Amino acid sequence: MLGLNRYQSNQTRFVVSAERALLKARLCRATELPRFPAGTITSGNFLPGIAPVPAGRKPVASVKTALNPCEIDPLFLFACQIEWERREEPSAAWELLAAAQSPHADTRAHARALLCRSQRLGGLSLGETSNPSTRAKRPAATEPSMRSPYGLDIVENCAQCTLTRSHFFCGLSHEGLSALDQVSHKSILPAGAILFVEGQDPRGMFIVCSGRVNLSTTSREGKILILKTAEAGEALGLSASISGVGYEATAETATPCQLNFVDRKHLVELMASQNEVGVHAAQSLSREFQTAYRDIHDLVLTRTSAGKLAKLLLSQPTREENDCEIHLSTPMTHEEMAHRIGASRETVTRLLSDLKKRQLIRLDGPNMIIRDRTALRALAI
Amino acid sequence: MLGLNRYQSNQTRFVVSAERALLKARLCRATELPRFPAGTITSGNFLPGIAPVPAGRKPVASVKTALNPCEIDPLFLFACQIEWERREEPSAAWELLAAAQSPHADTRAHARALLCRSQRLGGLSLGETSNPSTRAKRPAATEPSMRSPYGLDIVENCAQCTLTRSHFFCGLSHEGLSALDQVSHKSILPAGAILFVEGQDPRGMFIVCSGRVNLSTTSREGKILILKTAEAGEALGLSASISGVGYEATAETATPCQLNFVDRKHLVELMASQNEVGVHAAQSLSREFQTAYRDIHDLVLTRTSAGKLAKLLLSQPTREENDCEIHLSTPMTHEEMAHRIGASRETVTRLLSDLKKRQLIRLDGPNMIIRDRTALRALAI
DNA sequence: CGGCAACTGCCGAAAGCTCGGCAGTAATTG
DNA sequence: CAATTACTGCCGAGCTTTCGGCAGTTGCCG
Repeated sequence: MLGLNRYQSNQTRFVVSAERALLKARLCRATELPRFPAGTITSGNFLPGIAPVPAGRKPVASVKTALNPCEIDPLFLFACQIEWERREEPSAAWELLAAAQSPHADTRAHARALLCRSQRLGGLSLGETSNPSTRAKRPAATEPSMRSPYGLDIVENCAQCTLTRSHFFCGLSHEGLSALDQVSHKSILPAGAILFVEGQDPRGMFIVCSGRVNLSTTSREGKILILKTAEAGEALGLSASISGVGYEATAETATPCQLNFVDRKHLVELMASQNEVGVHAAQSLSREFQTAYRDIHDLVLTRTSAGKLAKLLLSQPTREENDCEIHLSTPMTHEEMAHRIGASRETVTRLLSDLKKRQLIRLDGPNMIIRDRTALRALAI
Repeated sequence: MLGLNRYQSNQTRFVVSAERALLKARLCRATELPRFPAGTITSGNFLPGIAPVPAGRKPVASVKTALNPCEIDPLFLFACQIEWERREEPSAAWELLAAAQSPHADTRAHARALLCRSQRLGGLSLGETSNPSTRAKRPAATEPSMRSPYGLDIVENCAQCTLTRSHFFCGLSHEGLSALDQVSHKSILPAGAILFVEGQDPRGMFIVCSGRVNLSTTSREGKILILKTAEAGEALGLSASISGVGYEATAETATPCQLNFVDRKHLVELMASQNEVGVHAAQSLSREFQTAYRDIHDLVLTRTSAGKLAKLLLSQPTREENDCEIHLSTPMTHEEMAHRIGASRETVTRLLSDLKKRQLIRLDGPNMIIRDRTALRALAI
């Protein structure tokens, strides 16, 4: 954590050091990076060369293990961004993208912060890069049913999809579904794939057919805030695709996911031709908007982090309830919780141990169990 | 500030005291409150009995000046809410609504917090209550042109409206405009009118034709956060009207405003029949959604309040720029700034005096002038 | 089975913010 | 002109959170 987290207003110093770092990095990187054509579009299959890795495994030889096991010098990343901005050097951008999925938290954060600031991301497609993320190491990151590539039921035709409910974005009539089917591309992605990055020019929207996708945003200092976790039936990047002003957040799959990609152009046409698509888009956006406002309310107006943490725990999906105890279905690390409530890991750890001491929660291995829901709710003010 | 701000989990104590407070309040209130029929709909004219007061004046004899000049016992308000919840006593609700516009900050905050928690607000219409708010005292709270009731150009027909731009919600085709015109009600409101309260069942949406409307939300402790200021052409309560789950914020006019009310039922019909209405609604929602996400980003991820304040100052509408100095067009009190960035007035005061000391800003009477924009931007990280 | 990486738990120091109050000032009102 | 009301400025105490680091534990992988 040397630098980049602390610079206030003297960026000039950094540009100079960045050139040095770039030189250094070029020297120590013997292998040439593989280059990918910019502008490829997400579809079902993956790029050759980077095979999708099942969740829970590490790739045998990742691109960047040639350098260091995990951490990447933030100066090098900064240099990459400059290189990319100035000379449109694709390898620099790919370096950033790879670092954005690094297992090392600081490296990930720095890379994402730099990516957000980058203006040139328009044509790059990010869907296929597939390093397993940190979360993939957790055992519970797979979906219950286990049949096809990642244990997902494959849906080939929206019109025969059994996953839709009426409140889904794709809860359309039969004609609407077949029209949607014609312009959409299904794809299955492993956990840890980045669908789009904050600030990137919108290419289109994704409908989550199954799995979970985290939406996050990053400050320039590298602090991450996980805004929400999209579940099946939700539309990702819908607002950006409609308004066309850059994705509002970074989307990364948290589990293996089946997604349905709709190009922006086709979405606009669809909305113009099929009336119900526009209505459904407005309804989806309304719901997202309301949850966003509730999030603002909770995140900003709750005075202490204890309240935010209690709110987070109470809003978490629960699995079963026997004898008044509530089991949370998805275990989170302390760091992830911290990212969700906008606090530091330290604070979360302390608060959780405090809660444990006060018998409000209990740990059963990696799973958390709420013992006293009312007390927790009282804490959440 | 006795109680209600401090209670953690022992609400029972409060219910008891509230009964006492209610009794006390009933005794000291000699006059009977005027009763209004529930369910009246906002339109151009005001209710008889409560004449709209021009901005900058105080009403001669307000309803609650019989009690105290400004502050109302929070216990009394709490009792009012209970009364309203349990017995649907309309006077109790009106008491809360009046207190929500009280000049006293704590009283206002408490009343609004209670209103948010109230479940029964479905049928009440709030548009016509018209105490001048705190802000109305400021001299600059009027719009430039000065012709009709509050110096606003009156628009009688949407189809001939000269205010629309293409990116407005009402930037529709001629047919769309005339369809909109048939189902909408124009109204002119003074500054300080409450259009709707957070959590209230949505009655419909408002289109801002001219003027400015503040959207705010309140925590249970009474802390206020001003989420945004809607300008001409924006739609208020659109998402709530579409999804039907309760207004996401409280809307209060900051200046005299001309508004266009569209009932929820009509809005839904309009969206179903006129394709472009759905598209425009989706576009409006997209924009609002994006700004909401940017707000989350700024409010949560900016580490210090200084950064948030700098961001706020930079995002403020500016009036003129001569010799590198930027004049802010609308003066804000420190408290209002604090409400916008989710901090306390104390912090804002200290930060502003610090900025003044460092020559980044300058005060010219009530107006603020930015002297060093780049330094401010550096501060905003 | 050993190594490694990630996660958890903890500590002191320091920063930043809020609380509560008080006084001065400007503007409006009667 | 006097009173009132809101706004501003300031102080110290106290609380919460973060920073930076270190050690122990767990689980995965070679």
